Amino acid sequence: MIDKNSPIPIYHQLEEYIKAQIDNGDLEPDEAIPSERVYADMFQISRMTIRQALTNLVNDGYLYRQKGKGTFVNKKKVEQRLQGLTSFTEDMKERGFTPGSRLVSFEIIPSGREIAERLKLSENTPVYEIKRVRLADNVPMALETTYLPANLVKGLTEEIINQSLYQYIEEKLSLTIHEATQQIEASIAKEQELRLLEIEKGSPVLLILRTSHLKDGTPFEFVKSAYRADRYKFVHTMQRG
Amino acid sequence: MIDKNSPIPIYHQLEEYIKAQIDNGDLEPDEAIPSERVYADMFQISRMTIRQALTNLVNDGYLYRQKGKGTFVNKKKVEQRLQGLTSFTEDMKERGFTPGSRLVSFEIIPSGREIAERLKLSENTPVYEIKRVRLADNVPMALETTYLPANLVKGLTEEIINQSLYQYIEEKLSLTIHEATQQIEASIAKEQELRLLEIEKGSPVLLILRTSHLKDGTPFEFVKSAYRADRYKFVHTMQRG
DNA sequence: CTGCAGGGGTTGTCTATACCACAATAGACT
DNA sequence: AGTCTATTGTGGTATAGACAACCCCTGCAG
Repeated sequence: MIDKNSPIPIYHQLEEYIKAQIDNGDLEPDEAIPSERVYADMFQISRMTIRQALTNLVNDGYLYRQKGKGTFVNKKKVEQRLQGLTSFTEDMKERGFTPGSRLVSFEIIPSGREIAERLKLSENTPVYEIKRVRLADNVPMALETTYLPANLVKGLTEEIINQSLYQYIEEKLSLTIHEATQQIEASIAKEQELRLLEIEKGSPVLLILRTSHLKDGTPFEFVKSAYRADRYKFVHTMQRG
Repeated sequence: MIDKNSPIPIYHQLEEYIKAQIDNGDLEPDEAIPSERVYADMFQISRMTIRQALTNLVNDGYLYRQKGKGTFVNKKKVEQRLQGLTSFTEDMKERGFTPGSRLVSFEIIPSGREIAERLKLSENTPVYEIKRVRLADNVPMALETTYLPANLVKGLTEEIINQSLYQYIEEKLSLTIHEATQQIEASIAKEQELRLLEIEKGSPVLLILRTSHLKDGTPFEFVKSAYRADRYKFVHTMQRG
């Protein structure tokens, strides 16, 4: 387990050992790991060396300490990673749901005032409008409407949408999202949302309006989503420095 | 310079000392700082203690090490504000409103299950509960409830709250927010919210639950805010890679 | 002149120990 | 039943010393 004669530092071996235990479930989130003195006894290693390993794991977010109580396993990094620039599909997978999708409408329309403004186009420029009901474990989760400038995203078909729109955009068109601005608001579900999300009149929805930009600042996507408030919470982590 | 009898840990004193030297230009980027043994001699402190201070500064990005050569000052890290993580007061000023506040209640209560979990405390640990109606141009904008561990944030008074809670926390207690997790959901206003926010029954509210952490990961603040959906939208920008 | 061995300086790893501050518990005392 | 106290266990801070790995420069040998 721990090889004192290895050229690999002991503290590093211990880190890998503990990380492996976390990954394969021997240690579960919020479970206390053995105390520093126990580890020291167990492997016949100085406590300071144990602390060096644990301190690194704490800094990496795998563990957290509580004075007088012990050292505990943190939630998986995926769960606490900042989230927002992912697609609905990725988002749902991370939350443990099986994502699904039902196409409501797909057409090219002239951009109205709001869409033109969001995508920095002149009015009446052709844009794709893709309206989909997003499912999680086959239950409606959100009504999502995507707007894409037709001159930027060419040759879109229903097949592509049903497969992976993002994959098409990133791989085939080699457009990469660099930055996105989101606006989040609370509202009461409108008539169409009530019907498609299968919720009752007066139910609250979480509206997320996202504008995605390329590296040069060009907006290339505007997405308007109405999430069922009873099933969806937006989670976000921010850091300073 | 370094006070061995101070209750403040020596390594922390040394961190502050070095940070100050970097900030005021006594130490310049890519300049080597004194070696660990020199510091140890200079302050009559064990080398391991010096290392603890330097390791923290390396993790924080102030310094970098090169084996066999020395420890060097890093380039200034851009002081960037937490996006979407400003205080209500700053937020409202940016939006062009005059912020205000009305204290609803202020007491020390034993932490319930949810609060204990959010602040990683054991249940029934004393916490401050501060409930305020937040005003923008003298109109209710949000009902905000703040929970702070009483053992961490000591000596809180109504005066402090009415002036600047954050200033008190950052300057007087020298606690700095390093990271925060927000959870955003939509809901229908509850009875108390209806009354205090002066909105009608069935009105939607945007709930923002924020947990703020110190650099070591200790949660030190949990804030539950209910914003009037007709007046407030949460805006946020994200970047990739 | 070039090349290489060595010495002295630096960070990296590790030990063994000590005491402190905090948390939880068990037990004795109201 | 409630309350205080002592004990035990935990992580937090700090010490003094040792050797390893690495970098750089200097002086010596070729």
